[in-house]
Amino acid sequence: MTENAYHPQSLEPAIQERWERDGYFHAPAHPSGEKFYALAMFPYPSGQLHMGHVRNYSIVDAIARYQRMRGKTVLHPMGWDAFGLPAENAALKNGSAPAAWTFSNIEHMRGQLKRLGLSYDWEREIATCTPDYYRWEQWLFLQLWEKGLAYQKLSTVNWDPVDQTVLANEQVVDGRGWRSGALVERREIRQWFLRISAYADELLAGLDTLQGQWPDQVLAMQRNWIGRSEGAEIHFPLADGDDVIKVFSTRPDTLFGATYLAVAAEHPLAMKAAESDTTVARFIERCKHVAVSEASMETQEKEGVPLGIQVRHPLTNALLPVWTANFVLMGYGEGAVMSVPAHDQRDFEFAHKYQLPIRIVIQSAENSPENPHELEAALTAPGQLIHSQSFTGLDSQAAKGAITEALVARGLGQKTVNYRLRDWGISRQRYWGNPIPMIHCPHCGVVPVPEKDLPVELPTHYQLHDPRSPLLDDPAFLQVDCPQCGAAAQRETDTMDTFVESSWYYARFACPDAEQMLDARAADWLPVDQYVGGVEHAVLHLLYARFFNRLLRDVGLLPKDGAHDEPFRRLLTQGMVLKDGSKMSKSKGNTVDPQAILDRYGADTARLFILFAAPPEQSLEWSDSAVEGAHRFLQRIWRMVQDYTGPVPTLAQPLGDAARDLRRAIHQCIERVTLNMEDRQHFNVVIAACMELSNQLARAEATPGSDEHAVLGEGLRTLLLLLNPFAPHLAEALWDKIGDGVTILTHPWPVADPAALHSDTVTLVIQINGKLRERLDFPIASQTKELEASVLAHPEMARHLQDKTVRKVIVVPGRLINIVVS
RNA sequence: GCCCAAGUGGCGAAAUCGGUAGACGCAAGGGACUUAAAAUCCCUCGGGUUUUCCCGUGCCGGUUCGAGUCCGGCCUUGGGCACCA
Repeated sequence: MTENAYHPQSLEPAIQERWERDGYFHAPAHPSGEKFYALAMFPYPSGQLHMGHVRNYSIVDAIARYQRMRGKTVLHPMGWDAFGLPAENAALKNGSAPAAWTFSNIEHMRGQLKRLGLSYDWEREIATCTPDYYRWEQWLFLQLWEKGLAYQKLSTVNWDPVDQTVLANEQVVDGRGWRSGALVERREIRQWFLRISAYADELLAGLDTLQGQWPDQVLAMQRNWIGRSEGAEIHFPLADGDDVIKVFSTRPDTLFGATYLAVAAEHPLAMKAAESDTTVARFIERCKHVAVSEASMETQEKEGVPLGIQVRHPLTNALLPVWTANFVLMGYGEGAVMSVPAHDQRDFEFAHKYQLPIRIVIQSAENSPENPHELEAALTAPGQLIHSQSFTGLDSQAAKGAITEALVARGLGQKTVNYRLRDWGISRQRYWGNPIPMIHCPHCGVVPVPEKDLPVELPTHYQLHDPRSPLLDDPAFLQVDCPQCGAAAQRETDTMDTFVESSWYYARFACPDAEQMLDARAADWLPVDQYVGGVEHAVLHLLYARFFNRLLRDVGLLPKDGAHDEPFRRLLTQGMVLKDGSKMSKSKGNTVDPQAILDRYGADTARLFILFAAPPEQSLEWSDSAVEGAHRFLQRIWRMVQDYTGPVPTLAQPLGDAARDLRRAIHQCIERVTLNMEDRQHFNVVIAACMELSNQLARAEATPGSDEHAVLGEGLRTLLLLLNPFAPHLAEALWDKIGDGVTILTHPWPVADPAALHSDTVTLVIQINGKLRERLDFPIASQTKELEASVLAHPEMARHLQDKTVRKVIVVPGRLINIVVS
């Protein structure tokens, strides 16, 4: 073993020490020149880094380091999504306090991240479970309460009757509590909600501005989740009394085909009917029961019972019966639908089952039976209206507008838009989370904690014995004087969903020490230029963060200039890390511990492999031998640079042929790498191009003093610059030897020299009828006509062309010539 | 059922606009060096033929001088949503 062999285990910590000492990764308070904010979705401090983390952070670090070399002022922070259930579970399992457990995990994982050599500005580190962070979230909650964007309503939870606690969905296993094994009950309790629905339209429209910057898949998922549908609200007056039943329909053109109404089991009219009708009461009871087991929901048969009441059709005044049915959702629209069996498949099936009338009112080209008994399925296509009074003859599109207008004229309806998106329930009946800053007073009702009393600190001294929140039993936390009347009152004990913390942390990173939620630094650094994380957050986290960014704007913390509406300009969703074809997980026992890879090969090998094995958005198959391959490549680079003797010479002009070809390869590599760093971010191709170049450099006949030796020097330096984002420790150590004395971290990214790319000749592929036959060289400046003539006259072509008639010659400049013969 | 991706060697994958299919790497086989091994270096590596062609990018058609790439129709896999009126 020679003293200058490649030893990442000692080399990497030494380089990391240098980076830390020189403070290269500290971002200034305000960016100077062009800024670039690179961010990975921050981790939950579970205790150990896994390969998914390594992949995520290697991608972002490569981008951050690349952007620094492009001369940008880079912000690249890291923090901890530190509230949440696992800390409570761990506390119950081994008696640790959630806070202590969390902070010790953070300690360990921070060490692992540092060992990976990720270029974070550690001075901006945030842990969301510290009062310095969550107090601002409480502050924002008070602003939202003022604006009516935070409110309380009844909502269903899973209740464990043995442990006397609310369970999260993932704590319910086969309908039973995960710990007690007791059958879970559903309970309605008052919970806190944020009115994200008020931003539905804006969140939907904002997606258009992200087109091309976010994966189409994520945009599509968010669009579906918001689920906007246009239609009409239609009022059906009750036959007895003054009341109306409101329904929502996307097909007001089929209004004359409505033959009955159906309301949800929880609908007030159904509840009222149940008081005097035992059949209805029993049906409602059964609906509640079935809803408990979610599996049966999917296969559930469509069922219903008549309520014994009638409504009048808003345009014909015909009497229609009202049913309650198990497929009508109380939470969507008005909890009631008009049923048009002829033109809606679900209504069709229901009408058949209960012998309800079917009226055909739309005729379409493909299918136009006039007799309802001929129908085998609902006619859902748009078409021309029939049997629809004065609207007969209109097409569906026109009829939607005309019928809606007629309803408006009678005061029995209006054009309206409905969303699938529901308001965000943020209440958690858990201990380890951010306390909701509200007080319940027996006289004043719900009263906000005064701003001066923030933060409501979460006590951290409890020893947990069962899953019940200790806040419920702690008078020191619970008892408080009402801020309004001074009477004895109680604190809210619900804490916030941890998605709330992750909805604004990216903004806090810009000003982690601000004495308000955000200060002017946030506007300077936002939006995040490149965000990277798992596709599992495609909807919830990414939608909530988009919502919160607009809330921050609307309480005046971010500019209303249009440029700060969206939090994340560009999004990359990285694929999973697989082993033996399935996701790495402890339960499957197929995990690879990043620590073991670091110990054995070092951070550069781990990072290089994980970026080389697949494009970042695709899933990645772990391969021990491919890791070896990545390590071999780094060793080869190490040796090539060590073997490069003498100072790097300057290039002689003009160069010999071999040196010129080598230099062209170097600059073609720069072009190819740069393109992939910017546009497609296919780092696997970038690394492949570097490997290709290293192979070419290794083959060079470079005796010291020759042209090629000088070009080899240029090639090796270029290679180190191109590899720096992926193997930064090795690149820096070797740069010490053959670089220019200035740190490689901020060295300008190489630019391809047009003179080096130039060639006097071009090799064209010659095809006959589209099939490859020859490769021939031609002068670079040849005109199409000249090329055509010289290829047909070329001696190599004679045997391909004999006994053939040339019909056509296609010349694609710089690429190929296709000779069409017969 | 609806929406969105993706199907290329033994394996991971390349191939900006329609223009040389399989770059780069892994595995495998052969060779050099070595007492030997490791390491390193060189050669081969889609299939069929054996000296020049034929076939080949999930399947069937189409457009084109030319299709992995575009169009139509299927099949398979993965992901999302799912009684949304």
